[in-house]
Formats: sequence, C-alpha cells, structure tokens
Amino acid sequence: MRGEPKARIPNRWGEGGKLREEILVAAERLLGEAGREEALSLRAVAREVGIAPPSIYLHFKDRAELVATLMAKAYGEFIAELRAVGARHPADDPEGALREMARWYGRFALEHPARYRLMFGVEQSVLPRERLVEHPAMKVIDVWARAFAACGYELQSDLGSDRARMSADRRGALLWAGLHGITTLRVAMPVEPTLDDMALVTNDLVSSILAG
Amino acid sequence: MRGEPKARIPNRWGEGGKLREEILVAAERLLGEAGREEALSLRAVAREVGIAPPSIYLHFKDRAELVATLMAKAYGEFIAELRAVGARHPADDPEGALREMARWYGRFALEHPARYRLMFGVEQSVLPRERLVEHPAMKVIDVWARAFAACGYELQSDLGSDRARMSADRRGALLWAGLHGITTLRVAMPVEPTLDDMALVTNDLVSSILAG
DNA sequence: TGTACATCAGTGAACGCGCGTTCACTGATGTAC
DNA sequence: TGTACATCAGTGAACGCGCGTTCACTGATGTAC
Repeated sequence: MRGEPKARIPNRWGEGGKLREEILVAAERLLGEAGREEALSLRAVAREVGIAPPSIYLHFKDRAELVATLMAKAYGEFIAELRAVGARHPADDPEGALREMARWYGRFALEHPARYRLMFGVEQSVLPRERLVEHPAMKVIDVWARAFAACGYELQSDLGSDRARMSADRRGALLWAGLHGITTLRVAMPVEPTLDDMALVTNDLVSSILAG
Repeated sequence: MRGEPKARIPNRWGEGGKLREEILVAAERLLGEAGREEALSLRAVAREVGIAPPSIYLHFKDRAELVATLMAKAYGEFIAELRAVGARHPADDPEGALREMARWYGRFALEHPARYRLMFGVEQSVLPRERLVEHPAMKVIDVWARAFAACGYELQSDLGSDRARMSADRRGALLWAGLHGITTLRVAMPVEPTLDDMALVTNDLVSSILAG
C-alpha cells in the first residue's frame, strides 16, 4: 500500500525548474499541516514530492533558503490581497473599507495559521535601520496608515510624535497590533475561536481607534 | 576545563525533593535562553543541573509534565504580580492604575519573552467549556475586567452582547488583545523593540479603549 | 551518420547529531528483629 | 550490638528516531567534430 516506491522520471533538459515549484507547493502544504515553520523538515518535503532528500539542494542552498522563499511568497500574496480587499470597497466609504480589511485580516489568520505565523510569529533577526524599509512588514504598516489617511487623518512620517490628535500612521500601527493580538490570542488560547466572536472584538477595536 | 565531570553526591533520605526544585530552576533558566518551549530539552536540563538524564524521571512523568509545571508556575507568578501592580496604585486613580498595569505588561513580555511565550504563545489543546473557568487565562481576563470596572464601566458576564456602551469585560478583552499584539509584534518584527516606543503605543491603546 | 564528450536532473548510502525514554544496576541510609 | 533486608536517590548504557547535509554516483539528453 506504500504510495509509489517507483523511481521518479527526471524532468527534461531545461525543465529542472519544475521541481523547484513542486518543492515549494509541497512545502506550503506541509507547513499548513505542521503549523510551525520549525516543524517543517526537508526530508518530509522530499517524501511529499516523491524525490530523494538531496534533490532539494539542486534548487535551494539549504533549509533556511527554502523557508525564506516560502516567507517571501507568503508576504507577497498577503499584502496584495489585503490591498485588494480595501480597493474593492466603494471609495466613498473609507471606514467601511477599513472594517472590511480588519475582518479579512482576522479571517486570514484563522484560516491560514501556519502562513500567518510564518510571517508574523517568529523572532526574526534584527535588521539595521537602513535595510528596514525593504522589509515587507513595513508595507503592512503602510497599507493600514493609508487606510486611516483615507478616513481623514493626516499622514506623518514621525511615529514618535505625541501631538494631541493621533496621526493616521499611529492609528495604523495600533490597529495592526490590535488585530495581531486578537487573532493570535484566539489561536493560542484553549477556546475554540469563532469568526463571529472575533468580528465583534475587531469591530470594538476599529471603533475605539477611530474614536480615540 | 569541563565544568565538573565528578559524580554528584546524592541528597539525604527524605530530601529527594530538593532535586525537583533544582530541575525546575535549571529548566527556567534554559527556557529563558532557548526562547521557545520546544527548544528546551531534558538532556540539556540534566546537563545544567549536573545529573544523568534519567534522574529527571524520578520527579516528572515525562517532558510534558515538566513543561506543564513550568507553565503553571509562570502563570501563578504573572497573575499575582499583575494584580499587585494594580493594587499598589492609589485607589482614587483607577485610570492611572490601568495604565500602570498595561505598561508593566509590556515590560514583562520584553524582559521575559520565553516565559511570556510559554503562557500565551503556544497553541494549546482545546478545553471543554465547563473546564474553561479553571484555566489561568480566565484569571487574566478577570484582572483586566476588574480594572475597567474600577474606572466606572459596568461588569457583565455576557461578553457577546452588543449594547451601545462597551462593558468593562469587553474593554478588558480588547485591552488584553491589544497589549498582546503590541508586545508580540515588537518581539517578532526585525525592529529592535524599545520600551519608550512601546509605552507610546500602549498609551494610545489605553486612551482609545477608554474613549471608545 | 557516428562517436566522444559535456551537461543536466536526480539518486543511494552514509555522516554525525541530539533527542526522549527504558532498563537493570549501585550504593548509601534507614528499620526490624 | 549485630545483621538481614527495605527503601531511597541516583546512574550508565543502550534503544530507536528523524534530522540536515555531503559525497560520489548514474543515466538520459544534448553538442562538437
């Protein structure tokens, strides 16, 4: 009953790259099952694809490079979709768009916990200030800041200022932190998380930040 | 230069329990270094204490029991300290107490990331509704709810209701989620987290929830 | 058309590692008679 | 006071496991002459 112990037919000349895609797809699937990046093993990926473990090294320098590739893909798709959710909403209702995006954020974290953790859950190596702008997390902040700016709050680059009225940037940072807290606490705690429940807290959060 | 490869002198009769304490202390230390519970190994604990790995089984059924013990200790100390921080504040300034507790929360997470993650960072097994009240996480919610109640918001057991004015419980849940998000995002992101920075966002959060 | 050689895609076997856990044991200290 | 035995605290060696990675290889497909 073993799957297929038969030898794999090698790809044609010039089509070696196909295996790279297969490896990424299998790794994403297994990551979803494993839940945490640390629990994803090259050998398991190789088994899933049906190749020998060393074959992975034809396409990735080492385990770290495979994980980094998964992470970059996850970020790219996540940010694009978050932007798209906002853009799909009527332009004359920026608050509605904000709420829509916030709800989508929670749903995403609940439906793809492993991918979510891959992006926001691991302690990452600290980058020097000047390379920070490149990091995809900065783009996430930017999306939220723009969403608040559309609601009439002014953008300002200085996050550290404490003027009387909270800037769009600070509201964005606050919303993101709040959403992150809501979703990760739901997933971490021994309560079965429900979307309704989460939507309620999320709405409270958005209202508070719009009012505060 | 190896530490001490010498044999350990066994504890006296009736004093076997001392080793249990030594194991727990060593495990807490190593957990702090490792950062994540999964990275804590029995063999490392044994090395740290200076005993043979099987000796741990004299006091703990298996690895899971040791980790569970660490977690219970961490929860107990955390909740006691959080309550104490609130209690130390003048009773006529409940908002100040709330802000004080919120700041302490962030500081704790930054200073003891491993212990924080041990409590709030792992996906735990889902408990049945009736056993939920026993879980220490419920006590955390309770502390926050009482802190908001002291600020004049009414307590109500029904978290799901959506009356016009947000109850103390819902504000408490929201604050906790927000704090959790702020602290974990700071730790997870490639930015060096600073206390000032966190204190600013934390204040924004408290203000928003008090106003919302 | 034939043939030597390069290139490509991929493999099998092995490496050393640290892990959780089990097993049968050792040696000191207490207790019963 | 002596001695057989029970109890306690702890150990050494071994188990099987899955892991990341390296190494020298195979066999098919292309290219040069």
